[in-house]
Amino acid sequence: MSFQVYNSFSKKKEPFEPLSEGVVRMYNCGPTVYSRVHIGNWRAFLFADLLRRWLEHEGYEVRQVMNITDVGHLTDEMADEGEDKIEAQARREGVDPWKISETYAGQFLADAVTLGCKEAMVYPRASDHVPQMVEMIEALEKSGHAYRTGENVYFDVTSFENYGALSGNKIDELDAGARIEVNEEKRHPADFALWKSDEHHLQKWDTVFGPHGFPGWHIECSAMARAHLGDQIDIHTGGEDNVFPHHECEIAQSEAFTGEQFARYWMHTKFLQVDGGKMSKSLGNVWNVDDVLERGYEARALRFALLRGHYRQPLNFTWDILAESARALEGLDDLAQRLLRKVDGEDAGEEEVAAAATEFRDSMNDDLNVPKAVAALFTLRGEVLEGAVEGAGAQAALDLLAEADAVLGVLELEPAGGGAEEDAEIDALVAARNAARDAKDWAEADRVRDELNARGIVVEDTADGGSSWFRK
RNA sequence: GGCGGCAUGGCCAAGUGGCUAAGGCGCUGGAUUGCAAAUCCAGGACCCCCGGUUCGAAUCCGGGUGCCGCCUCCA
Repeated sequence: MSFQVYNSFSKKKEPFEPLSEGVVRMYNCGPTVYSRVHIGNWRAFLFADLLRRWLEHEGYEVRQVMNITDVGHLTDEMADEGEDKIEAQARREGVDPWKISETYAGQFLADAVTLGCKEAMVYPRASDHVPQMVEMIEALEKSGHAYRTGENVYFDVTSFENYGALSGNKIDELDAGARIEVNEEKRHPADFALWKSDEHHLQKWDTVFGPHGFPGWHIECSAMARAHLGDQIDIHTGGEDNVFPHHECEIAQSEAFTGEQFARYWMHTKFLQVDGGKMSKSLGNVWNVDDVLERGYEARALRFALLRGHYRQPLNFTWDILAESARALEGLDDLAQRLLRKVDGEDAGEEEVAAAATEFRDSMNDDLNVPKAVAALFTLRGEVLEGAVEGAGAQAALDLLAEADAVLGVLELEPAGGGAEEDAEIDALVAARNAARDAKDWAEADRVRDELNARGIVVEDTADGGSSWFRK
C-alpha cells in the first residue's frame, strides 16, 4: 500500500506523489511568536513532525520548512490603534517587540527539542523575507491582482477565480460585516491586505510602498515557501483554523503570482480541546510544555497523547488522558524489555510479528492512522506475553518497535542500564530474598524487594517458587 | 446569518454497508502469590435521538440535539 493522504483541498484521500521523484517539499505553518506556544499549537507541529518522519520512512528526502512569524499583524481595523499581538505583548512586558519574538521563538525551538521533533531544514523568519514579499506584491500589482490605496496594498479577490476553492466560502456570501467594520478603502470587503502602513507601528520597513510599512498576514508564507522550496510545493500543513482566510489567501496570491498550482496537498489538523471545550486564558487551561513537565510527566507522554488520536479527529486533552498515555507507553517499554530477554529463545512467532508490521505500515500509509497503527503494536504485545514470540520472532518484534519509534518518537527501547557486575549484584539480592522467603522471613523478603524496586528492578515470582527480574 | 467538522462501552479511540464492533487505560470476579507486583482466564456497547433507503447500517440519506472550528489575530 502506498501513502494515501486526505487532501483538504480536494476533500478526499489521494495517493501521495511528489513533484520530484524521491523528494518532498513541505511547508508547515509554524507559530506566531507573541507568547509561549501551547499544547494546542503543538498538536499541529507534532503532526508536521510525524508526517515528515513517515515520509522519510517511505524513503523520501523531506525538505521541511516551518516558518516562525516574528512580525505582528494588524487587522485592518486595529491599524488606527497601531497595535498587534506582538506589540501588545511588548507593551505588557515593557520591552522591545523584537525582544518578544526572539524570546518566544527561542522557547518554541527549545520545546521542539524537548518534544522530540526532528529539526526542520529551515525555520525562516518573516522579518528576514521582506524583499521577497515586496517582490511578489509589486508583481501582483503590475498584473492587476493587487491595488494600492495610499501606502497600503490590497489583493483583489475578484481577480482570482478560484478564491474560495479551499474553504468552500463564496466571496459574496462571506458576511464581511458580521464581526468587523468594513474597511472603506477596500474595493471588495473580502480583499485582504498585502502591505500596510502605519507610522506608529514599531516593526516597520521603508519600501517602495512607503517608509512605515509592514506585511499583511498572508504574504509572508507565500514568500517564504517560494524562497525556500520554489514556486510549487508538495504539502502544506496547518491547523484547521488556517484554512480560511490564511491558506485561501496564500493560494490566491501565490497562484496569481506564479500562474501555477501552489501546493498539491493541503493537510489540516483538527483543534485540540481541553476538558471538553476550547482552551482559553479565562479558563486557565492554556497549558504549555513546562506545565506538563512540572506535573511530573515526561515530554514523550505529551507527545504520545497529542499524536495517538487521528489528526483529523478532534482531540480532547485532559490530565487524565495524559496519565493514561504515560501508562500505555510503559506497556510498550515493558514489551521491549521482555523481548530483549527472549531473543535467545527458540525461534517462534515470526508470522505474528510480520502481520503486526504490515498492520502498522498499512495503517500509517492510510492517512497516518496512528490509533490503528499503535493498536497493532499492542496486539503484538499480547502475543508476546502469551509466550508466542521468541528468538528470531523476538528480534523481528524489536526491529518493528524500532521502526515504529523512528516514526512516533515516544518509545524507550534501549536495554535498561547496568553491566555484568550490577547484574551479579542483583542476582545476589534476588537470591537473598528467596532465601528469606524460604525461611518465611517476610519482613526481610519485602525489604529486599523494596530495595530492588527502588533501583528500578521488577521481581517476578514464578509458580515454582523461584523468581526472575528485569529492569523497568 | 453563511461555510465546515465531530458524536462508538467508565475514560481514550479504530472501524464508514454484511463474520461474535479493533486496541489502550481503568474497573469487577477468578487463577497464581506469604502479601504484592507482573502475568493468565472471565466480565461490559440499545454505536447521541427520530425517521428513511437497503435483503442487510455504527457505517448511506433527511430531520433533531449537543460540541468544535472558520467567517477578526489564532495550530
